[in-house]
Amino acid sequence: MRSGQVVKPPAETRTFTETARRAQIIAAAIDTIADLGYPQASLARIAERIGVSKGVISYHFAGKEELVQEVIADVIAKAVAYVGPRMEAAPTGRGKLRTAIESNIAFMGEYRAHVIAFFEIAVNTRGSGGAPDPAVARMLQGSGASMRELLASYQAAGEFRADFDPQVMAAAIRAAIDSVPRRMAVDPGFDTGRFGRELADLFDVATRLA
Amino acid sequence: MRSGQVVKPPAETRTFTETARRAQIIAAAIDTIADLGYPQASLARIAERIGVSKGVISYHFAGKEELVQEVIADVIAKAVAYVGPRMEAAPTGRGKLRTAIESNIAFMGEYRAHVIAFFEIAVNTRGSGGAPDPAVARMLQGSGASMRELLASYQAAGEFRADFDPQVMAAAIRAAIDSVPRRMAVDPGFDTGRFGRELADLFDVATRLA
Amino acid sequence: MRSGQVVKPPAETRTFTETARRAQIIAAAIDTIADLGYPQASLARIAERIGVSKGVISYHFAGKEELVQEVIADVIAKAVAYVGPRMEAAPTGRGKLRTAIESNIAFMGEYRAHVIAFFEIAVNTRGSGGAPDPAVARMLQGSGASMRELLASYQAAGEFRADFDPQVMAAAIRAAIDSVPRRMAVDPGFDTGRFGRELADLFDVATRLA
Amino acid sequence: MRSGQVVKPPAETRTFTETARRAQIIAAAIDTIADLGYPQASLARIAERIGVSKGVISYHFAGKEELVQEVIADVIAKAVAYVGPRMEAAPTGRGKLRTAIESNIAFMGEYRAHVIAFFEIAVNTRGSGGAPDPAVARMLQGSGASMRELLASYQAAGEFRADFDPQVMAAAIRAAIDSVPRRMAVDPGFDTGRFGRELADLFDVATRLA
DNA sequence: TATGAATGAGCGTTCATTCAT
DNA sequence: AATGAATGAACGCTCATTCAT
Repeated sequence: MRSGQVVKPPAETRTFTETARRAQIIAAAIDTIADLGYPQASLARIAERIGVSKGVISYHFAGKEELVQEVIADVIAKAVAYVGPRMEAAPTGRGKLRTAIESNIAFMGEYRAHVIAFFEIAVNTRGSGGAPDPAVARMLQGSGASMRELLASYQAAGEFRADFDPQVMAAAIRAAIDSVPRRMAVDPGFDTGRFGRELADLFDVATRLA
Repeated sequence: MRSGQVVKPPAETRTFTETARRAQIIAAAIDTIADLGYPQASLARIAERIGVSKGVISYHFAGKEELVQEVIADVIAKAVAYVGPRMEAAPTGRGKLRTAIESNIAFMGEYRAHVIAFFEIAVNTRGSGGAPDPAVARMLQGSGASMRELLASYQAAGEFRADFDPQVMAAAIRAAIDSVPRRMAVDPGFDTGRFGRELADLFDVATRLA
Repeated sequence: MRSGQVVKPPAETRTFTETARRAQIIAAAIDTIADLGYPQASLARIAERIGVSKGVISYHFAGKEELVQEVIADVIAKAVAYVGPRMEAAPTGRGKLRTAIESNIAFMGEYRAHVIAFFEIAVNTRGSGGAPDPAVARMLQGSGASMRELLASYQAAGEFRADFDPQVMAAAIRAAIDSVPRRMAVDPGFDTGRFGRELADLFDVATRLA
Repeated sequence: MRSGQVVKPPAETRTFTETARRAQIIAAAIDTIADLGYPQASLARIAERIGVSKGVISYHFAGKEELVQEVIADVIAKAVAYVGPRMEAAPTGRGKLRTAIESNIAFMGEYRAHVIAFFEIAVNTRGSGGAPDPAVARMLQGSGASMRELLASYQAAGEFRADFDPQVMAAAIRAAIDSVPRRMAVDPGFDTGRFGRELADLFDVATRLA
């Protein structure tokens, strides 16, 4: 039914059942990728986890690529829903920076599988020529950019010391945050709460006025 | 000639031609992995880059795994040769920290393909949910550990401020350094020299005495 | 569907189509092995005989090994179904010996390809210098042992002459029987019926009381 | 030098060195086939056993097939040299039969590797269409035929009982003899001397006058 | 004479995809 | 809406063979 269609069907036309199946498949994909790594996460393996035939996935998604896109979108949506309100609730620049670091890392601790899957995808999917997946790239660049803007605006407002490059500081902060999934994977006892607080302390020192 | 042999032949027995071919294949593997990503870097693709049949690789290497090991060894050897002397030349703790950051990043700028390939391998060769390739893991843990020791020893000596956790600080520094390959891949105009200096400044501020 | 599964699916869950395909593939494997010999019987060649892609075999069987096991099981099942009732119907020791020889050889004449394939597998699937495939070994040892027991028990009962070694006699009988497939392969006009009767006569003379 | 030649060089043109090398390679092929089985006996593995490159084999033999032919010829020559004189020394028909059985089996015990290799080849090499190797076939048929002639002629002379079919009796005897290599392979402690005597006894009973 | 080097075909296997039912 | 079936390309690997040196 789906096959032969050039444009993908608008989301509005989806039945309730279809929506539920898609969500179930996306969840299974996340768990499978997180558990086995992207290269081992074949459609057969994902379907097996739900207990359906792998044709089901082909029926609901145009291809593996669309499924992966939906996984990315799902993880991003959950991250935004988690981090967004916390950021808005923080009043000051220092508070926002601490919140950004701690809530990002807390999210990673709570959504282990989602985050590991996201980075697995980030690292394993390249378009032809080596560029990373566009949605992943947008997300990574976006979170880098908003961190830089946060730093720059409160630096301009005099809440942070003036003599650091917001771009580089943002890069360092994001890199530290994004190293967490790997640490979690390597060390099962990794304490995200403590690491988040220590990291927030560290960058508080690095950015605050003398 | 290589096939069927259980123990790998001592390097001394290698012909001039063989040594050259092995080096050429290793170089081609590095470029292919860096360009297309590890999963797309099949033996066929690597051989194609040199313009030989894929049997040539099987002839000179026991298997894909041996080739990848040689790639890792090559990158590590070049990194040690580059960073080692610079580290030894730095006198003080602050100097060593700055040197570590700047020389690591400078190396990455000069050996783009090597470093991208290394991280591609690091990220793609691992058992289910587990640690990466042993050689890679040793390298990553080693560089993390030596950074921590550098920080801890000069902190104990009173050159750095006492109130940061060397473990977390080391993690942040390594994460910032290790984010460089990805940045280079995304942004062809990325300025490693400037980024290295800025990063060194940043962590100098974060670690120096008040 | 089969791939990735650790345990093999219970036979009850098989579709009609799947059962038919499996049987067809097993039959094609038997014919291919009998015609070309085990080493030349690649999955591609077997698939070609049915006119399907070799992926079909991988779809229905976990691997070449499972297919070969099924071939062995099929041949053994057919042999047991053929020989078993005939043996039970024979009343005396002499009758049983004659029946064993003649029915085994008659089976070989009727199931030429099956038997040739079985011996091809027997001879080709074995570790270095060692025993063949376990299922094959069990079958061969089993038929040797039951022949020896037949001889020994009726020898003890006084139906056979006392002064032969049942072990060696059994070996000679089995060797004579098992030489039939090769003779059939070499000589298309080989008369199994006549050979069976003559052989039964021969060993009747060799075992009967003076 | 050899390449490009259509006809194989006459044996007379061979230098001493070449003859020695050929013999060495043939011996290595025999040992390798006997140890690992025919399918695992690649040219690389055979060459490795002597410690030369596999090109050497290609230089001295037109191809794997010629090497295998020479192996067959070597085994047959040794068998003839071993069995022939013993046969001639036996005076009577009964004596010749016993000698044929015992000397064949004794040969198998003394030339284990040669004989195992021979049967490995016999069983694994089929020309296109499934017929066995011609040289092997000739040998097997030849030994069967001479056994039949032995039986027939002394049967005609009244030394053996008249009422057995020499063809079938010969087949049974040869089958029993030819089962020895497999027994040796399976059972390292197999006693060829005893088996040969028992078998000779058995067929003495089966053939002698009442 | 012998070697090291390279080729190309074939192997069993995995997998995303297609499609009739 | 879902399934079972099948395909075809790609993978890493083995091997007999060829050939310049």
